[in-house]
Amino acid sequence: MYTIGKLSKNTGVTVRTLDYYDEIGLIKPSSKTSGGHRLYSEDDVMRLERVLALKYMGFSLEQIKDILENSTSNWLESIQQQLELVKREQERLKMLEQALLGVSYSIEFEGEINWPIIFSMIKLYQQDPGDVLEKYKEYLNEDEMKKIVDMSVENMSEEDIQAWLRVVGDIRNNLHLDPNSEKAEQLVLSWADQADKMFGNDEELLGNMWEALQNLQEGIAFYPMNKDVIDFIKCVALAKGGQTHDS
Amino acid sequence: MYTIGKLSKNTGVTVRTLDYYDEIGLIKPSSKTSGGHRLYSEDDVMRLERVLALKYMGFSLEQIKDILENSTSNWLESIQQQLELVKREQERLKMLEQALLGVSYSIEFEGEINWPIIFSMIKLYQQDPGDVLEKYKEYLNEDEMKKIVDMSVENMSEEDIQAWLRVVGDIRNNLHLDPNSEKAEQLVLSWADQADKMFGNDEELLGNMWEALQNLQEGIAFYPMNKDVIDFIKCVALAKGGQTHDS
DNA sequence: TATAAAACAACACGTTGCGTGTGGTTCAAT
DNA sequence: ATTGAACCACACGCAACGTGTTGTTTTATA
Repeated sequence: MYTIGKLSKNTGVTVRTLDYYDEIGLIKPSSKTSGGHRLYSEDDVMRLERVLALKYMGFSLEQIKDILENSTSNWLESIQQQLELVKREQERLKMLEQALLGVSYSIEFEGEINWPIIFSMIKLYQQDPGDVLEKYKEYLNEDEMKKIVDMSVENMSEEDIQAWLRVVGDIRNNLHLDPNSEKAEQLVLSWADQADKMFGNDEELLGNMWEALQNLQEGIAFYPMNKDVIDFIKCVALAKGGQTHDS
Repeated sequence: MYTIGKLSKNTGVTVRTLDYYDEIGLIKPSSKTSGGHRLYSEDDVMRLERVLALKYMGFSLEQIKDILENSTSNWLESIQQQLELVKREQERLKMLEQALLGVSYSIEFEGEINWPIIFSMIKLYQQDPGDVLEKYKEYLNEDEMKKIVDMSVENMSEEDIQAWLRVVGDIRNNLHLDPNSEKAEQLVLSWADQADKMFGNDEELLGNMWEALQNLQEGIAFYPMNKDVIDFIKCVALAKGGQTHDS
């Protein structure tokens, strides 16, 4: 027989919690002293342990009461419902993590809060990515849209993301460079390399994407490229001679 | 200028929620009619959108108020704290999923609730797995313990889990068979194959594990093997002749 | 055995982010 | 001018306790 304090110490559950479980009829002490102090038996301890196990599994106290009371209740079903719930929650968190990562990248790059980009990020991972890429429909066909969606942060390797952020970031930090300079050319070449690597040899896609970027100049696809970067790349390409291999 | 109802319809946020946001000073309408009806400006709508974005990212309304009010607040830090939080929560859910899976398997196999097994499952994924395998310390050395922990459900392939559950389950469902029968021998052979596959060719580990199982007869490691299964395997092995290749 | 200290019971209020009313007021359309 | 819809303000409720407060019982010490 344990007093509520001893039980609390043994199980790590606070007295208030045991108080509450008594109050809602989840764990009622099987006896009391003449003075009214609660005494918990070994059976009560067992019940508490079961309650804690079920709580860990994510059931509500109401559900736990139901499960422990109704021996007719279908355990397997309850567990598997929880499993489904946990899986869905994991999916949600994965999306959330990607969105947060995206926002984090965006803040690092912009140096300030770019709300439209943040909204796009969230939408992108929240529901229909097609919605976010709406604006590109004019320039890209179905297949190309799909390809880009599949290629979004979600499915790119961490290295590719880093590399892409780096090459674009390098350009953004050096927009003041003379388009004729050696350095500028090198930056653009690095960028072209990475673009090639990521978009493969699909010249048509690259072309359409380039056109879309030139006209829309900002957006979630190909983030963090923006108008300035595009203009810079164009300038450098032009400076290098009429023959541009980018557009 | 939107009335609260229009704003609600446009954004999908309930009137009560906007009510609440007004109440806690998160989004105060920038003007009111002479009669006291709230009127929301475009700026208010923008603020609402930001609030929703931050809410999606998992911040509390209190934090959101802070973030939006104090432009001095460190965005990057906030976001990355959230990221950490989300990652930790994902870890927790992974563990929880494994525990639930384990419990699910256990119910399917026992046909009833085996609380000790459930407790073991939870402990196994909750903290120190060494604790759960305490009893085996007598029979297995450090390296072997580590090997088994690494091999627990968490890191086994889904196929191996299924196969293991199947071969052991097959035996549990056929404990009534004559140990001399063809079927019995086949069952035990299948079991031995899978055991070999999973524990490699580490004969010593297999031997010690077998000894531990014989003496402890129940537990979380090698679940769902139990006393009955072990006895059956021993019987069949003996029936086949003095030469057992299992022990 | 008397008394002080510790533990306990019972009650109440606070927390988060709203849902769900209720009664009275204001707006928009007829 | 009237009526129905929209609106405001207020209040209670939820889950699972945390954090007191006051008064009683138990336990330890003198």
